Amino acid sequence: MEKLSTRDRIIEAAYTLFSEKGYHGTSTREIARAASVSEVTLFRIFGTKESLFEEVLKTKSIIPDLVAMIRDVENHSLEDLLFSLAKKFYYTLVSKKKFIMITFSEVNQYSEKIIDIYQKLIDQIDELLVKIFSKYKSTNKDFNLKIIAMAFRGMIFNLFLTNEILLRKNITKSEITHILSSYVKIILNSINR
Amino acid sequence: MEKLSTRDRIIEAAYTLFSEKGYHGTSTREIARAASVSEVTLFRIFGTKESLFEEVLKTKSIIPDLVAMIRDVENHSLEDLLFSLAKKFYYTLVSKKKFIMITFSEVNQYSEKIIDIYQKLIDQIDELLVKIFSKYKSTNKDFNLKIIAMAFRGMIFNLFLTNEILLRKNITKSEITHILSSYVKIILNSINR
DNA sequence: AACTTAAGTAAGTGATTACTTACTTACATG
DNA sequence: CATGTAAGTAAGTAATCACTTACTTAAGTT
Repeated sequence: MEKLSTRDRIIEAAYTLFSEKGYHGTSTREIARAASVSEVTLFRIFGTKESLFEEVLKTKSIIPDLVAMIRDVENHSLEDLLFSLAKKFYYTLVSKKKFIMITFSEVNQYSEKIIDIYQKLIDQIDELLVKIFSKYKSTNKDFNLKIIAMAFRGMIFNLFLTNEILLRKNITKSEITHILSSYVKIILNSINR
Repeated sequence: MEKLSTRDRIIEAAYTLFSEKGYHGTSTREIARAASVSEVTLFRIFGTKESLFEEVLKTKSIIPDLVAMIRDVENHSLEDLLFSLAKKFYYTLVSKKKFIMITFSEVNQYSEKIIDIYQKLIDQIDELLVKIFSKYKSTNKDFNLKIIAMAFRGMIFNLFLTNEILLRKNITKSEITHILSSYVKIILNSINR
């Protein structure tokens, strides 16, 4: 158990509360109490509630994790590679669940700039998948690999969304593994046939 | 252009504002102004902000639409059937975009009862798909039809989420058609092989 | 003409919000 | 020992919030 700095304790408390009750649903007094600091300290460090919010988003963003995931792809058979990617993607989402909840509840207020960042990240994931697919595919003509990539990404993200966020199901790790490996097989069937 | 009742005008205004700025981010004064009524009228009709919110959810819920979608399935070839289901699902989501945005921004505060309603709806969709699949499938052993149903539902929902909510892309109807028909082919490949 | 209904206006309630000011305490470092 | 730093306390600001009261207006309906 590390001792967190005052600043970090406030960020952690704000992160959790914003993800649970949204930006407008959380008061600064509440954040301060959850962090065991006085509200004055919160304002001394962050100035305004909004800049605290920005610091939370900056500190807790999922984007570096996903960029790392793309970078760290290993060289296996196609099936192993897709399966390990699927797991990494799923568990990255799980570990960043609170961030994703904040993203969803604040999604309408995002600027062009933030939307563009997400756009590029999604494009990168799809491009990586297409690159992997095209290295291994047998003869296929009538299938657009980019659409298969979108489908793969979509299945996994939606599995996360349904189980972890909407229904809050306690699904076992082996069930997840089974579903993800089935998803990989669905994709493989579409690439090689 | 229909003339809406005062009550309906308030519900429409609240629906839009809640979907754009969330429950806590929207004030009753704002709703009244958007509906061109006095705030007093709003409270006379709905009593509290929360019961107005409940009326909005009741009136605008996506659930009856999805139940109708399940009921109205037609008898075509497997490919046609899945394709028309995919389109109906996608465009139902699009027409209920605001409702889905409210759902997402308020998802943490849902009760067991509401979660159960969604759980049952999702189960019904998957069961319908499994029933359709199993009527048409050729010999297959190593594939769990329920997982294929989840995959299909996930691809389509995620397409909607990415294009319509996260990135707000203006994607053409023919592009959607193309992607959805590709998704159907991915699924068909997994059922018959 | 009398009455009902659906709306409005004006004013104000107490609670809560983000944020500030002024002063204090405790501790670590030179 | 003196000083700087990071925190706290107490009190209060102006604005906004959901919601209320009291009274009025306009348009049917009986």
